[in-house]
Parts: sequence; structure tokens; C-alpha cells
Amino acid sequence: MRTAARVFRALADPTRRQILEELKAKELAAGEIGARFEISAPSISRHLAILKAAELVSERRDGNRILYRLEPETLIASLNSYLSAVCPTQVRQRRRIAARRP
Amino acid sequence: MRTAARVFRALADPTRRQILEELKAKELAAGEIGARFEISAPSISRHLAILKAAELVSERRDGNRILYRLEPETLIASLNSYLSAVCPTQVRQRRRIAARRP
DNA sequence: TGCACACTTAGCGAATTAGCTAAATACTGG
DNA sequence: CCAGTATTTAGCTAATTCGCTAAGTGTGCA
Repeated sequence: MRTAARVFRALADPTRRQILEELKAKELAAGEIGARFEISAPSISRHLAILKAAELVSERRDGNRILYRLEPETLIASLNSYLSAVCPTQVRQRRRIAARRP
Repeated sequence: MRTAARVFRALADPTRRQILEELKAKELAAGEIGARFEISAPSISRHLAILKAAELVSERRDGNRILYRLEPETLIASLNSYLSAVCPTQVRQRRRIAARRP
């Protein structure tokens, strides 16, 4: 499966979309992420694995813990690429408007 | 379910993403859309219903046929809204770059 | 070594999804 | 009204998904 397909699959789940939002400010340990949700640690771990497979997050070990970091470029590139494929005109118009009002 | 959630659910399926691309140029009848895929007409109809529920397409009857039209604003608004929520800085940077190279 | 902590992997069950065929509905033209 | 075409709805099955608990792996520290 191509990355874009994995990205859209990953974003289909509200918990996973929320996880990306939680990671927006800074990287967090799996446990810290889990603490922000009602579901079990294994479920969070599974969501993180799916996000990692889609390259929407990266992980690094820090001693005992595993830290997850958002990969914004994958998200931006995938969504913008699809937006441009489906409605290039409107996207370009929006950019002009956004650039005009900074 | 909120519209944004329905949009992301709808975009999770590759056939539905493709349908939106097919509708990019002009509105098409359900049958014309179906002709571009290998799957059965009822399956296409089901995909169209999901896209309509997400407000990603609208439909209008034309005599015998039902024409589907892309609703680009829903797509753009949903994806951009989420992008801005997760990585506002990078999105703004991208817009500046895009505006600088028209 | 050995225990504790952080996290993932395995495996299960319920719910959802995407495909199919068959049947129903909606409109057109004779 | 009837036949034909376009499309949807109903109902089924197989596959996937998301939750859980239990068990496994990896690291830190006495």
C-alpha cells in the first residue's frame, strides 16, 4: 500500500486524528499519550503503530520509554497532494486569499 | 457524527477517493462513474451514498439518471481545518512559499 | 541477577465494511 | 398502462477493524 493510502486509512479513526493533535506541540511518550485517552495501553500502542506505518509519526527510544513525534510533512504532503489532484483551482484560489491576508 | 469525521471516513476508501477525482472535471451520472470501475453498480451506489452523507458530492436527478457533482468546498474546508489544527506553522509556511511562486 | 516499569505483541470477540446478487423504485417513451 | 433503462435498497458473506486481557520484550537500577 502506498503511503498516501496508509495516511488516509490512518486518519479515518478519530482517536488517531486526536493523537496527532496531541503531538502537535512536542514529542510524547506512549504512556503520556495513553493517559489522555480512555482506552487501554495496548490499543494506544496499536494506533501508534498504524500512525508510524503511515509515517505520520516517528519514534525514538529514551531509556525506558518510547517517544513519539509528529511528522507534519507527511500529513501536509499527502493531504495537499490529494487536494491538488481533486480541486487544483480552488486550492490555488485559497492560497492567494490566504497570502493576501497574513 | 460530525461532517469532518464523515469526510475522513469517506476518504479512507481508495475507490471513493478515485470517484472524487473522476468528478473533478464535471458532474457525471452514477452509471458513468460505475463504468470507470470494475465493481458492481450497487457497490458504486453505496460509495456515492457515503460521499453524499459526507457532503463531498451532491446529486440531482436528470430524467432517468442521477447526476453527481463534486463539492470541493467540503473537501478543502475539512482537510485544511484539520491541517491547521495539527500543524498550523508548517501550513502557513507552505502558503507563503506557494504565494511567492505563482 | 532479579525486580519493576514502559511498552508491544498475541489472540480473542463484537462491530463495521465492502463486495456480491436479487429485488424494488423511479423515470421515459410508446 | 407496459416495457425498458437507470439507480437504489435489501440482505447476505468474507474480511477488516477496534476494543479488551494476558503474555512477551526491553531497559534501568538495586
